[in-house]
Amino acid sequence: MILADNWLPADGLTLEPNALSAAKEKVNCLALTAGPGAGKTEMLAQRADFLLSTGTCRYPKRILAISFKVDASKNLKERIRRRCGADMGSRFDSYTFHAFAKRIIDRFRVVLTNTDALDANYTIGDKKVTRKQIMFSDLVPLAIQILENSTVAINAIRQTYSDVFLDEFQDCTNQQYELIKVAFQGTSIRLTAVGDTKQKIMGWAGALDGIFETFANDFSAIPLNMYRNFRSKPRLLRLQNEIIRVLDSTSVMPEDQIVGDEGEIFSKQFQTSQAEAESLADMICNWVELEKIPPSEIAVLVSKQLDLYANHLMAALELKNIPYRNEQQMQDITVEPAARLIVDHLSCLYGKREPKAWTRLMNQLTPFSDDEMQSSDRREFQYFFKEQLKSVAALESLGDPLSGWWDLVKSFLNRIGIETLVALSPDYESHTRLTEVIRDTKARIEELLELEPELPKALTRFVDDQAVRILTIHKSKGLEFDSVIMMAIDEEIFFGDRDANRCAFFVGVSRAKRRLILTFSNERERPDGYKKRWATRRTKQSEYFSYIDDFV
DNA sequence: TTGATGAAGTTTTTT
DNA sequence: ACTTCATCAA
Repeated sequence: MILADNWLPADGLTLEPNALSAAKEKVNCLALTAGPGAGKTEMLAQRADFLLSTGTCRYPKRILAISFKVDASKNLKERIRRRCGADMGSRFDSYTFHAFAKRIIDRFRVVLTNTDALDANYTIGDKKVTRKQIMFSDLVPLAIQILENSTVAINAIRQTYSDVFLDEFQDCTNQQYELIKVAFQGTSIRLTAVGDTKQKIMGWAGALDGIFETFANDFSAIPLNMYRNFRSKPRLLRLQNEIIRVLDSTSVMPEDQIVGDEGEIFSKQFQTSQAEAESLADMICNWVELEKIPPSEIAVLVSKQLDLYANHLMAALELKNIPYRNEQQMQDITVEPAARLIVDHLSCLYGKREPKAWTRLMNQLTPFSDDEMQSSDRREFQYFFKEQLKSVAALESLGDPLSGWWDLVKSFLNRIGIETLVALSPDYESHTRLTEVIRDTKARIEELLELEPELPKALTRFVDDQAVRILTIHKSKGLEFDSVIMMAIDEEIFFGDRDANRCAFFVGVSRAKRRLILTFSNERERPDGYKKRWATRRTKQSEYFSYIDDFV
């Protein structure tokens, strides 16, 4: 146990003054705003270390962290394990809003009565079925209802936690804030809310306006701001500062801390969207081949309707054989364990030598190889697999090696059995999810075979992360890249609320660590399949270009 | 069937 | 801003 006064940031890190005082706050709630790249996750990790190692969060009390995305929630948990160690880190719970609500529902389900009553084996789906099924949107309201009606439930929550962390708080919706208030308002539990109002781009989806001020009032929280940005090169920081001046003049970064001239910013204007696409593909090709930038460090950001705006670019990249990933249509099938299993199986069948895939496959199917039963299982599976190899060879001799690949997968899945598959992930307990993943995996491999007729190469693409990212600005939130291209910066695509759009533009700009490119085209031809197909004149978004003029 | 008119969607996460 | 879809009148 360390005395609070003697505590120093873990792993020898230094924090800026406001981050340090936030990390060491012992009594009050905190409303901590911080720009992009300020180290919000790090600050929370250090605060967790302070609370746990000084006993400010007194054993056996725990810390609860609530995020929006599963990824963010996992990252936070992982960072805290790194800073606090596995032992103290075990007193840190990290959930998404939905996961947190579902835990409350699962534990205190009996509190729900009448039309809201639920069976123990309820599911979450896309329509409400009395007692059997609820929808995602029901999770938070039902959790609120439980906490409002059951002193047992609310006391259980309040007695478990001494501290609550709220990440990306600028995106908090009415319902989510209601849950926080019902659970923690008027108690001595310390809440630490972290976020950036300049990056509030979910307003149209219900994120509350002025949530930091509301929170500061409701919870008597101390408002603090972190000013530094450790992500971007100085040139990019100065550009960000120009936009921050308009968005929120109180959180402009101190100029004297921005030293040097590193970083690269420029804009390009084109007559047609085709010319824009070809020029960008050339540029990306140079970055990858001459500058040796990893493709995954390059991102192309589009405000919205990515398939319409980036279709020429994707075709141009295709032509140059530059791997890219359209993050809009990838439902993250690549990280599904069942998909991985199928890909490993096919790699072993059709690949030349795939020792890694084989090892993964065997470990998934028979994790304990020294066990006698298991090793006989393994031999039986090897015999089965050899038979499959023979059928591949037979089809090959007929000159049609690929014809039966999905049949082989099906018989493989039947061989290993439904129980093995369900054990891969808790998601698969509902078999509908499992069949969905299997169906999507088949569809994705077929899609890749269109681009790359050789199956082993198509499979490499399936798992390959070495691809240029093409995504909407909204999807890019929280990510960072060496080089960022923001294309189609025109009035027409940034319709609607001016302030919200400026925030979106800021989010895009602040994803870049070293290099930022803006493009605009006078004409934009719509892709095939649209009824009206004449070229459309576009209007330059002059405000956004004006920010970068000084830096080109 | 065609044209006129108006509404709605576009940007998203979640077990 | 621009497209698509639904609805109604001709």
